[in-house]
Amino acid sequence: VGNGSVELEAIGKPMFLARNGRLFVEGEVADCIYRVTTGVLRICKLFPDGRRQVDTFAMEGDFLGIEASQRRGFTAEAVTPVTVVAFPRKDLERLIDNSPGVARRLLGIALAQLSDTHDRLMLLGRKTAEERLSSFLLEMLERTGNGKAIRLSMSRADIADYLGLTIETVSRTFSAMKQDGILALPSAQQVVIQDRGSLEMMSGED
Amino acid sequence: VGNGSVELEAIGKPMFLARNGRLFVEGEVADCIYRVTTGVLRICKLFPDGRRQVDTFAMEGDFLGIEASQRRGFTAEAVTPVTVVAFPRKDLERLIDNSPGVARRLLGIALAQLSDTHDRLMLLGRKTAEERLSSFLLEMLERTGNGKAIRLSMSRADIADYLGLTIETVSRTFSAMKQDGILALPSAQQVVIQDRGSLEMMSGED
DNA sequence: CGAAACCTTGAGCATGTTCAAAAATCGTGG
DNA sequence: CCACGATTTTTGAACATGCTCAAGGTTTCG
Repeated sequence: VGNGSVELEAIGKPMFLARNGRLFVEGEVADCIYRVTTGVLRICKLFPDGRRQVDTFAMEGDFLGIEASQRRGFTAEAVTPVTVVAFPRKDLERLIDNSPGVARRLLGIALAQLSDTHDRLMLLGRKTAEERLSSFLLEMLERTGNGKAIRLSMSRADIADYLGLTIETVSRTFSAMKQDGILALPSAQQVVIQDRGSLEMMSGED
Repeated sequence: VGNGSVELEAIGKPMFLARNGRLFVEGEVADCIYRVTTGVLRICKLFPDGRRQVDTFAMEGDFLGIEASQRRGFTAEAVTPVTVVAFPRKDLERLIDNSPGVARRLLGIALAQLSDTHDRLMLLGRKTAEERLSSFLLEMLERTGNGKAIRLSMSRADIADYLGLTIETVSRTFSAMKQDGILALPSAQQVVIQDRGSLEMMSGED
């Protein structure tokens, strides 16, 4: 077909992972890349003193574990029960050299991840707590929402470490938005967006 | 040769840029990628309200302008007078399909940038001002230093926007490090590292 | 039903920001 | 070469945003 889909799928191996299970850990040899079939993972880095940064949440259809070096630069943990397809690096390298479609596709995936990560630099470097949470909710709305409601599969701690905030600030910002009628919180995991316009204004995007 | 070097160089066109000149601007059509021959550029994003995030400094040998989309996601400005080699996207795409070496190399470049950017997420999301400046100085020492001294070609404002701080905090942190005998500042642009060990301790890297 | 984990709220605090001004540096022209 | 203005950097003082510490409430799950 040219885009390498058929060749790629042929080398994939399905895998399961329980909640909080680890797909890979920082420092390990990176022998696979993965695509998420179902569930959500957090990709994160840890400080020796316990500080944590969640780089991204990998969700249905997302690729993860593509690395520059031979070793893992971060850890991947299951936020929910997870199913992934694993593509062994060895097979992949062979495909890259034989099928320009696969190389292009991988490059495209890497560049899309690079673009997303750059947006997050702006968020972490220059946005306020309110802007960060607004951006996060809009991102989740886009990725998983039905337009109005979001089911957050990750904890407040995960969100805090994703946004460079504390659990308390995340919680307080949620409460403030609820107070202002921007959203409703039927439960801690369920968010109903009531005023998307305000959320977009508050997200600080141009 | 297989790594695509010869093919790649053949399509490159040299270009010059004066101090503060713009190589490309956010929103423009992305028709080229570039490699820096001499000088330093800042790759940054701007908010409508003037807030700025410097994503990276591109220096000798670095590639920049590789984008997922057809449009520029950021702006590239010359911090010093700059010489680059421009590789037209059209020619590049052709090379990718014909030479697996070029595809591999581009993928490698993109993945290296992704890895660097992920380290910066940790810096912006979780590090203190002192840790940020220490990390920055160590990075500069590695990229341009002779082991002890660094010549900073960028302003305090550029450094602040790179580290997600204000000019004042950057300046104050420099002063504190000078006070503590970690470094000397013969001029604002010249930094002499006097205690690399402490700097590494303070950078918060594991 | 009870324990554990998670989430929310409150009060005081700290880091880094803002606003302001002084000091140093740089470029330019007399 | 020095004087001048412009720009950049440094320093100071007050302030604010988000953090820490602490307690109470809620959900989850065995």
